[in-house]
Amino acid sequence: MSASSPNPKNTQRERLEAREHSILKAATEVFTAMGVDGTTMAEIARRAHIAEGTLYLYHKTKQDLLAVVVQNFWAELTQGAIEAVEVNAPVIEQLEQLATYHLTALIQQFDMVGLTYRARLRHGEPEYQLPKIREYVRIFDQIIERGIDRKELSSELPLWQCRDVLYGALEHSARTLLLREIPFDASVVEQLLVMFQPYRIDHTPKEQADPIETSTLRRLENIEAQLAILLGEKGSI
Amino acid sequence: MSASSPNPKNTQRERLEAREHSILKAATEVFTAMGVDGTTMAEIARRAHIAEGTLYLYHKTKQDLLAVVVQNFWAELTQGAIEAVEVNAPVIEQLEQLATYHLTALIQQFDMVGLTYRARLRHGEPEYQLPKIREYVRIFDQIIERGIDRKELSSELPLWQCRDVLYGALEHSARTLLLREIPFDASVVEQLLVMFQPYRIDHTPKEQADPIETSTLRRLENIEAQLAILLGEKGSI
DNA sequence: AGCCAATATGAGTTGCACTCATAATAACTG
DNA sequence: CAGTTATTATGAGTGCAACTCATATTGGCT
Repeated sequence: MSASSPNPKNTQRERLEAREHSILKAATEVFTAMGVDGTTMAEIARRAHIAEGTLYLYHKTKQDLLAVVVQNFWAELTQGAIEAVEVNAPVIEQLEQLATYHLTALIQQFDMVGLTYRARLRHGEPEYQLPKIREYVRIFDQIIERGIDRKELSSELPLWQCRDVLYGALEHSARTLLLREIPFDASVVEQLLVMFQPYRIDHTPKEQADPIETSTLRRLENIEAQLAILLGEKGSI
Repeated sequence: MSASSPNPKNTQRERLEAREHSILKAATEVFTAMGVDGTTMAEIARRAHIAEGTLYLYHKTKQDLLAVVVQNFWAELTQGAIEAVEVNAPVIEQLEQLATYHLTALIQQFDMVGLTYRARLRHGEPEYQLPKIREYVRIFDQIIERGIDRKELSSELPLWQCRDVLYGALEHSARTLLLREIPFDASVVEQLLVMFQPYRIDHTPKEQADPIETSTLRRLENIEAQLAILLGEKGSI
């Protein structure tokens, strides 16, 4: 319990955390740059300035290390998404904000999508759900819940289907945009928001109805007025 | 050029093709059962009843063999999709048939999705497009083209965006359905078809319009007719 | 200072993709 | 059919990379 710690990395605790952090940083760099198969534990150790054996004190296997890297990515994404969404805006705008944020993040760090697929593979189970991804997806779910609470969305909205459509579509779109070297395309998000249209509940008083109907009504009113005049004349006879 | 070939596997050509086929079969089995990392070339060779070295006469690397397995899968899927789509049906129905076929196929052989992601990784390029997948996706494109030609779909339809939404959504949906052990869910396809609604061009003569507007119009026409008569009377005066 | 527990190390082990010298087989020729 | 060449098959051998472990080092405590 020595109160003196003039320089950082002094206590054991701090040193361990610094090491853990530098390992994570090194691993993230090498995995994203070289891909899973192109990455060697030796290279990660070298970049983290530790011996190869030490790496295994922090992470049992290469798979585990990859999983930590990927989970860390999604945790950071969750942070960013929380900041990107204005909880007081209309839910449709919140969805737009989330989708836009997600798409730009994927485009900027698309390597992570591939790494995520690799991290999901666990020897036994065919598909392992990463907890940090579940947390990330909860942001979407919460927006929808909020929308239903606020009566901005119908409670009929099929939650998990919309989730799959949104995230599936954005992932594929990000791949396409990268392939075509397009930095961003807002129309992708727009297109997706149409999906929620059937479940929107409109609260704004019907200012403008269908223009055809409007003109029809006007016609009707004109005629009624003329008719009233005629009838008045006629009636006076 | 000996015309006698009483039993199969007689000529060199036939023997090579049989070997190629048994390798592909063995590789597909092992890759899907054990995953890419769980698969050894030795095991594939054993199952194909050949020596390990022989395998390398047919496929340069494990990666290459994986790519062949995956491409073969998508080629078979293309065949199935062509059969599943009735080219004379309305395009919306064709889209439904294709989406349904795709979803069921993915659910039944979801391992192939993972293998496909692995097969796409080429040492240099971050994303390598598998030709057989492009061919498969062309079926979708052709349906849309047909729809535009037949004036059943608007030419405004953003082709690649709809493609990404459809395939991205179906892939994620398949994963979810498998995870929840649901064998199939038609509402997923239904939900997706809504996306095409804005681009549909309706050719059926407007049998029933909005009931309110219909009655309004009828009322209007009656009144106009009566008014014309009245005005005619008036004009005659 | 001196002891103990926690942490670090890198040479060594193991497993697997891939190679290569050699063998077997098929095809062709007279 | 024998002889010769070209094609295809083989499995022991090589190299690389994940992972282990006996030993060394360090930091905390009295």
